[in-house]
Amino acid sequence: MTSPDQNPLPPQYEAAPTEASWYPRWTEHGVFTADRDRAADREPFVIVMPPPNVTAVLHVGHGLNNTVQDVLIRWRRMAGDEALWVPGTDHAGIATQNVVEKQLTAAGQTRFDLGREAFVERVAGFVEQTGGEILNQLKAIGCSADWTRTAYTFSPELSVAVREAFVRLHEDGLVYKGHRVIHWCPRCGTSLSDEEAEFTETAGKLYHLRYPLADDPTQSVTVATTRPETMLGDVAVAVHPEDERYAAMVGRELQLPLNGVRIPVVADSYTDPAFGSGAVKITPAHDANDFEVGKRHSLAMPVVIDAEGIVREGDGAAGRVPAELAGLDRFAARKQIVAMLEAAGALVKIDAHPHSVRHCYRCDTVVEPRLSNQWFVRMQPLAEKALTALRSGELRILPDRWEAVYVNWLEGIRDWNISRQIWWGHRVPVWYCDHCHAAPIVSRTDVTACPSCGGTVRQDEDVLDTWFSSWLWPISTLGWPNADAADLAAFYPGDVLVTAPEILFFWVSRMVMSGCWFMGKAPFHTVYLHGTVRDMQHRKMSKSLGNGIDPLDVVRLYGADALRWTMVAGLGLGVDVMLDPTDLDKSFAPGRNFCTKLWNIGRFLLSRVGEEPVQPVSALSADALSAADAWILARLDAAIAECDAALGPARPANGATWTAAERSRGLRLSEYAEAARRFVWNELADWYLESIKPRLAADSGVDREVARAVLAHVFDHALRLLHPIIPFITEALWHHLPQTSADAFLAQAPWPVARAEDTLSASERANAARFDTAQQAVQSIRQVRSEYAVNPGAFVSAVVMPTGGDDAAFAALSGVIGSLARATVTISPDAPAEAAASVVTPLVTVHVPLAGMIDLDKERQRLSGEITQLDTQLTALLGRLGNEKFVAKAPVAVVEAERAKAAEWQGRLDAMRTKLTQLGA
RNA sequence: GGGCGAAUAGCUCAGUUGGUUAGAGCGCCUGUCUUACACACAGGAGGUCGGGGGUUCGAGACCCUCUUCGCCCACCA
Repeated sequence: MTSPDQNPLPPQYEAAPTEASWYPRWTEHGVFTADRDRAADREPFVIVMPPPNVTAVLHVGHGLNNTVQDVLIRWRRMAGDEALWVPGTDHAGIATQNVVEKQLTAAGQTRFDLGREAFVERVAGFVEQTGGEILNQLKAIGCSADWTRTAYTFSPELSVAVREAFVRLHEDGLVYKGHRVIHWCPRCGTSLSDEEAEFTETAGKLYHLRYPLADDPTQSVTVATTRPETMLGDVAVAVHPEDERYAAMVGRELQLPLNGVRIPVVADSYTDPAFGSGAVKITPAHDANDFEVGKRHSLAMPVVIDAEGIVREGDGAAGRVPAELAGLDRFAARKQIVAMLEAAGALVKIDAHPHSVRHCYRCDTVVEPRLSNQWFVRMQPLAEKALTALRSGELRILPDRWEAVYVNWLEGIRDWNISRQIWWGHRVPVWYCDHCHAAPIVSRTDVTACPSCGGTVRQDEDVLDTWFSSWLWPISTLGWPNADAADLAAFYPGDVLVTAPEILFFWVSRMVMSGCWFMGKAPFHTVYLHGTVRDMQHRKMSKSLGNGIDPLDVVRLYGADALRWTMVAGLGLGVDVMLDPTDLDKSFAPGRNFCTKLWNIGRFLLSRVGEEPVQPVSALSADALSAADAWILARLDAAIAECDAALGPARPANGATWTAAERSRGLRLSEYAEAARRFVWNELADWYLESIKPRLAADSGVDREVARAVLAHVFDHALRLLHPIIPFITEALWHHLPQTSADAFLAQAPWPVARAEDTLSASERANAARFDTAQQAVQSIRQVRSEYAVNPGAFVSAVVMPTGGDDAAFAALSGVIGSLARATVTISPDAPAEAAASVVTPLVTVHVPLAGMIDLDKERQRLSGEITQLDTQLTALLGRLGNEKFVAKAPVAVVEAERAKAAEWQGRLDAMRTKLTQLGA
């Protein structure tokens, strides 16, 4: 036996050196590298990492997202799948450009000072230098991605995919260029998609303006607007065709205040007669709805606000902007215009008007709707396929309530504005010839001369929305569009996509569309949407609020495993994770405590097991097992089954589509963690280890060898169960087990398989059950000790009566019960005569005679209290059993269970009443 | 304005087709430094499952309604 001083493991778990030594060993041995040849005869299991922005710094949201993926990928790797986790980064067009532009601003420059080419080079250089650091940070939290396949949305390979997608969609008739009112960010100087222009509730104002009739200034129409500055671009006032109030006005002309432009009153059912005055000013160039109205009535579309958000005369707006307003910022102009309108008597009133205003998702600037020429993808045909994938069961979303949201969005899908007026990104692969008027050339390869006239060409200035490369991620990272891409053949379609609900539309739905459109299959069968990390006030953690947690701080303080455990254990399906950024000690206590506990379990257990070889458990005869041995082996089976049930199924059983029964199962990570934790802590440590200490203390003997074998087996399997969540500490401990070979990795060790219930002998099962009885005996004695404040050091004597009579085999447990409960135990079928405290449980009745120590009154009171309680419950139970309808209608199994329960309660009640009599009540 | 979801212990949450005395973690109370672990061990308190109504032999679970939160979508100027 190894004495504690010879223990090879330090008394405190040191995360930092453990993590620093194991991660490189995994990667050096290619543990995370997927092999497409192996994928031929195993199931591949593929996750593509949501690529973080290339300039991003790891925050706790990334930590959560990637920990979840790592848990799944490590689980499947151990379960025998060919696991592939594709990592990478996103070039993040607007976001990255903004970062570099900020640097330029600090140096008093703009991107225009540099020019396009130099600017793009500068951004590329910036990315080269600082980009991708986040991937190294992911290594620090243990992520087992296949770094040999690291991808980047702006790499040459992925650029090929982007062009292919654009050109093919164009060939399919799904890409077009159109003059539309789009969301425009004046700060970023670019258009935005609907999804990129986010609503913020704003306490706005509704300005009511009076527009007089051109030929009769005594009459007027009042219109309401939230953006009075747009009145300079008004081309009409619309009223509802059936609105009698305005019937006489339709067709007449109004004169715009300030610029005197004459505009017609038109009838259009877009107008809601119940809102405001029932008359709407129409500004086609600066409002998407007005644009539609304008088209219907063939109205002009003057642009009065430019790309920087400055009021000035743009296309078709000559004579519309008074000199004193030209050049003003749109918000300054608003103030000025309101003042001028008031002076002119055209301002009727201003109402408070809370409403939603769109903001740029990158810089939060108020979005300006603006007429411009943009590229769009016609989404309806793509959306159809994405809907079919979900409805056919090819795809599922967990939690399933998000499926309705997904369907709702796809059914109401609108065309996707994919062009951006920035410089950092995939340039639109379209060329124009200035010489002849040939149609624009859409090409997979760069075009240098016009194919029609041979003249010079110029490429479209716009770049593509960054999501236009991300939406190809599951196929482009595997080699699409290369026809002979081996990875694509071996690993597509993938399995699970793990992300937050925020980007269900931005990214997830579009990936499904691109996968279905280009590959004919959805890129994954499961979308797992996890919650958001929030602080104690339920606010989302963010840099600007200053309530974030740096995962690397947590790693430094408590280790990556503690971080991972805390997040996973708190991660109910789709539930937000609450952490307190001001108290990391408390927030990460679950992970830190569990890791420490596990370390100590390992330290103790391994020192007792020693380095001598152990027998495999399968070689032990069932007769050699003690009750505790049989029990812990049974508990291990149960724990494995619970972990499997919480995690799985890994894929649809039929390989193609989810059945209704499977559809919402699995990926309950917190349940998995809890099942594993309970086994290790509450069963292995609290009961098994405690109960076999005496056996291990013996110098030799068969019994000690059996205990060593069981210990080594059970701990080995426990570490396997835990490894996906806490990879470092488990790997480190595993290598101290005598049966572990030096060149193996826990990360690649087979996932445990529970023994089938029917392979166990009846005697082994009875043996295991006996330990349950012993546990209840121990707890009962402890309860009495505590109740009567017995001196902690003192031994009490106890008479244990197992339900079901004296069990000769049970007598062997008296020593175990005694040592766990600090008692001298007698196993007897008969109650002792003398007065004693007693506890009656379903499996056992325990009497603890505490001569002179028992407060008889207190014990009588306690017993009669328990009797009253149980009697009430028994009465209710008997009432139910006496109910004819219950007996007739309830399932037989339920009725029988209730009868058995009633009998048991009756027995316990009798025992307690006998006891009470003995106490002289 | 539509749609969806939630309300269970002080806090964060489980509770799988209705069926034992509703659970876990953290927190709280009482003991204990019992040589693996005080980041621990042992014992304990705490819930009429948001209110009301209904279906059922039986409801935390199903239906209706009210209240309070949260999320998503939307062209109310």
